Amino acid sequence: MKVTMKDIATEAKVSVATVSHVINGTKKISEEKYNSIMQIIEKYNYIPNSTAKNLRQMKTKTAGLVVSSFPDSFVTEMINGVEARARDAGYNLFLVNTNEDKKYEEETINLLYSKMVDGIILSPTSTDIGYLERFVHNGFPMVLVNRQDYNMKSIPRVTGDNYQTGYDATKHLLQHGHQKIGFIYAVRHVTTTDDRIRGYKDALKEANIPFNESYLEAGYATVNGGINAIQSLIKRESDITALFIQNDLMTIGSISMLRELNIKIPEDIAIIGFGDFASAPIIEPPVTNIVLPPETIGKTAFDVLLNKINNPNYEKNIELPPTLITRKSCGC
Amino acid sequence: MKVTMKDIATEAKVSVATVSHVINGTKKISEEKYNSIMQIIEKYNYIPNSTAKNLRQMKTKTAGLVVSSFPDSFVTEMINGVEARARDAGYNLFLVNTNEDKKYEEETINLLYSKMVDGIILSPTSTDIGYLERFVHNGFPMVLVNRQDYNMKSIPRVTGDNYQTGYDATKHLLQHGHQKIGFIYAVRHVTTTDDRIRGYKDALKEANIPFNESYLEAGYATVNGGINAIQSLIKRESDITALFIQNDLMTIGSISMLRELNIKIPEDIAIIGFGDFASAPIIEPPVTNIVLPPETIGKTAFDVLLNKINNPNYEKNIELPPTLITRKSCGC
DNA sequence: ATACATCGGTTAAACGATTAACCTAAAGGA
DNA sequence: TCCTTTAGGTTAATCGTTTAACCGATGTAT
Repeated sequence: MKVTMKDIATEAKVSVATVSHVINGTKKISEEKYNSIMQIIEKYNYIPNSTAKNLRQMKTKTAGLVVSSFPDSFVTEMINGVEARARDAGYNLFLVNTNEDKKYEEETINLLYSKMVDGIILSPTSTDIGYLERFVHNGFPMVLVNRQDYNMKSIPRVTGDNYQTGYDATKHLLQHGHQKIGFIYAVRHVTTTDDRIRGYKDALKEANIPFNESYLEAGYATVNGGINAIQSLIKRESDITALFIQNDLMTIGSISMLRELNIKIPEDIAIIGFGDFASAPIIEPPVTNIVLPPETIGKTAFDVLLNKINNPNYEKNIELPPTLITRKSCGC
Repeated sequence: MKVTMKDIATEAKVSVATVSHVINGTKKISEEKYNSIMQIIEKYNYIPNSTAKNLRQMKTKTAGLVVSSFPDSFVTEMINGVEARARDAGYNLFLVNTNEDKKYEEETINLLYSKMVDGIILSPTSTDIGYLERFVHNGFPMVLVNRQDYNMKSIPRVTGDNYQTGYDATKHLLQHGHQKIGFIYAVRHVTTTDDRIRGYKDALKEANIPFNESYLEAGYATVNGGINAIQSLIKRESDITALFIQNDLMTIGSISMLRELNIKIPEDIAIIGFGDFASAPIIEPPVTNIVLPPETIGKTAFDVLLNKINNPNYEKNIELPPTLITRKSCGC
């Protein structure tokens, strides 16, 4: 049914080796045979089977991108960055969303490995990724993106500087007189959150303000997650005067709930969100965000992976600095 | 270096066939050998090479998802839907963004085909996809998603009802007295746009209002694209009283530009956008959108593909109806 | 005249699994 | 006792390529 190289060879009355050489330009072939083979290839629309090629050559020009959540705009743009670079490099990308499911993440890595991807870019679900050790040990190219794990020093990482992100946002609010600053996040025990919390704490400490665990609030990374987080946080800590929210959808949900509660932004509560989502400038009030460059992170991650693939000894960690985009919602 | 089935077999003093049977449960193996083999597998963290398996079995449990643009929220959610179903079915997904590049689209299809994906979900860049004929002819499972091509009857499609979308949105504006309705879109000659324009035209005709080509405006599917579109449209047709905008980012850009021009929404210009993006309810005024369900479209597309993979004769086209989510921006 | 490249191919062994067909020994049935 | 199953494995072909090694003929330098 499906036409193979052998079919082409038979019809052209040459060996499959010759056909292969014609296709790959690996050996000089007489013009006569070259033309005849090419013509037959055209005639049948023959497309070589890469799986066979990959098996033989032990590489696939394929990479895996494993993210832990999805319709968050930061992750989307990051994916876009990885995809863009992959395309330029002639790589195909397996995209998998683990949905913060650690077990599924491990299965996925195994599966992608078994599919012989040349490497994997992973945004891990937890900091408990010791299971990657054996892949590292095998020389399997991986890079951590966005999130990382401080124990796995052996895997290159490309992230934003989340500590600085937490520090800068908090400092900015402190400078404008806020002392009771709520912190709304989606997932704990990932470095994106934990590092920002460290930055938050250090900024507080510098200002001699005691850290209050009760000002932290968790929620799902969705609009409703933001709504619920506000409800429970405000009920518990009604004297909060500022919020630092770690995700665009939660920020949107929070704003909507604050309005419903008749709490004015920024007069009653100032807000700093995370990530420069498209609608931020046109929301009333326009939303101040601290941002890390997701597309650059994605692109860089792929570049690093490519380097790691081509040179197993490549070692480089990249941490990109945050930028504060000041608008009205933080009251300055 | 890398441990293969042969290594396991050698160490267990059995044939590779036995190891394979143990792994796949394809034959009864004595408990003694079973345990010994399993133990060796564990010891070496042996992961079977799927590429070899795929080659032998001529299937990969892998599908391609080829979209034409990206950080648009509609596409993102659609991808999410496909990904979710793929995961449930134990499939991996190649994600490729063609960036509206038709030639690259064709190359991509070829490449994915050569990588032996079991099928492809495609959101084509144009309606000129005759090149797919040979794949169809080969019995290669494909489904068109979101966009389609009326000439390729042989490929199942899962889309929104874009004609109805254009019709309903226009009708709604007409019913509220608007006669000069601008139409901002990103790409022409794709059915999403063309069908909506047909619906727009038909609604106008029904109301005995002549169609004015000059009310249509193209732009890039970005915030800036929306900004530019408004500038050029308003300069050209200053008497427009309503807008129907085909994309979330362009809607956001448009709103921002209209504000800058001091044009009030909805008093001076009413707006209906497309797609229920997260921030729509909290923008001032909250944005009325006509929506098609992107995640459902994505999920359904994968379901159809799976059916097509398992039964080559499967034929089904699915068209999902739009819903109008009325908020303040259209003035009702 | 001798040795040596070069040209244009071919042969056959990989790559790492799966799986139909075969084999042997022991058990079961009549 | 003899024939047939069955249980538990093995052999070897196969999937569709790539590629090192080989080969014969022709040209070229010494």
